Amino acid sequence: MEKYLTLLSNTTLFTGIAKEDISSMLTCLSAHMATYKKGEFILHTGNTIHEVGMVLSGSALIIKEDFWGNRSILSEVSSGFLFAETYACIGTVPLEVSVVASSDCEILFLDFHKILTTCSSTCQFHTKLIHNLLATLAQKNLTLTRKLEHMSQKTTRDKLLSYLSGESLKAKSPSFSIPFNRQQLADYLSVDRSAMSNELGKLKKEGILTYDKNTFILKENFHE
Amino acid sequence: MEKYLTLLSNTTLFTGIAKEDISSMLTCLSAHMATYKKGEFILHTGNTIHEVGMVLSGSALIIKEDFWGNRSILSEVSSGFLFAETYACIGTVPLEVSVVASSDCEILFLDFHKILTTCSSTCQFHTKLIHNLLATLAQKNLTLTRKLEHMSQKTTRDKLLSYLSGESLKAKSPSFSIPFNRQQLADYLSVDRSAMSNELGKLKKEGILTYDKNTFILKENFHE
DNA sequence: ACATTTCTGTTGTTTTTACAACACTATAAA
DNA sequence: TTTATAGTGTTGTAAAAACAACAGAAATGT
Repeated sequence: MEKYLTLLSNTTLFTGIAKEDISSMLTCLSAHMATYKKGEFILHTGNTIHEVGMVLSGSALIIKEDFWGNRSILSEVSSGFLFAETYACIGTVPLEVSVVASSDCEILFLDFHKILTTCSSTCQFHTKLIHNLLATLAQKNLTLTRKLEHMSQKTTRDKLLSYLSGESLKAKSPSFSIPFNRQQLADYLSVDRSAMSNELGKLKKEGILTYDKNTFILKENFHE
Repeated sequence: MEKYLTLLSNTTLFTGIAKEDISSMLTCLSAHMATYKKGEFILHTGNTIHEVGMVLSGSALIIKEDFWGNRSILSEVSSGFLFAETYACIGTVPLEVSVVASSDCEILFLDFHKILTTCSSTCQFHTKLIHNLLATLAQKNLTLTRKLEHMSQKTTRDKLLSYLSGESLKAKSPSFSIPFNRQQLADYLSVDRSAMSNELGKLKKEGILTYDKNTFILKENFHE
């Protein structure tokens, strides 16, 4: 496990904790590692879990099967990132997804209860760990809320305006750059790329905004 | 504050903690109360906060203004429920929403750092409190993820199937009841009610499912 | 029992979207 | 420079959704 200390110290979960401290914490958390071959199941839908998983090497897919057995990939987890932390924190809800190795990989499991129960009263690193876990959940929460807000809009136009308005407020400026190209933005908003491009063209023509590549400028004087 | 101990003991945050223990914890958390008149701002967009808010009496609205100043109500918080916990947990991201009293109300503020830092090493209730906070965030996370999954579908039909499939898996049965009437379901999925009703009719005609009021039965033998 | 209101399904029309096909960059690679 | 290649905008068409308006069923209150 030693060889992963550098990786661990760069993860969101262990951020702010020195390598030597991480090392001793791992025993205290009864952390254990497991290896999986490509295609192997790491966690199964329906299971109730009490451990948080972290990818150390390789990567894993979060997949879901609906009532009729249609499989879909929800996301990919790469090294340093957590998975199943939501279910581990709740503790009573069975997994609604499965986790599968998308390449040979090594996974670190951390007991959720041991994360919560500080080992010694003065263990400041433990408090930091809990803080990091809370921050991770909260951050994910915020990301989901933002996306949901855009997706709740009915038309492509309104989804675009909701997203761009949010980016503008985040940047505290009517001018800002976005981290997506057109296809990625369309995927993010779950709309058709060409229809979205078309809508962007209309918005520009109507003077509501201008853009060049990934830089957008919203116009203040627009009234509905 | 004493008169709210019963209310507090029934909240998600303090669940599993006895009233007498809550009472002593409140001081330890330097909890403080504030009252607001209807329409008064409790939290302002742009502020960075380090306290979690809980409505004790009355209710509050979470509102948001977009780039052009269009206001929208995101949700209503009633007594016993938390607000702004996401921002308090992250600690560095300025509020993207405002919180306004929708009636005269009393609000309890709890310092996030004091929640994290256990007062005495053996304070088991404190651990429980942290656990409850984590569970609250995780639960919200799960709710958001589920909704986002349905909303990511492009057509009303697929949104419906995604939602109903999810409910069926949750109930572990092809037959289940939903907690929404038609209008509420349409609002939840951000689609038009009549169009949704129409789509439900088609799905029934095609033998993919049947329903009666709020009870649905999905048919196993359906292939795409 | 009756009246009233809420809920639900149905239909036709208009608007919006997805889809497909293509042209025009810009950029990188050969 | 030429040749790919990925990214973007444009257009027409078919499909789907929103909208509006209404009718019947169910629930509620009097």
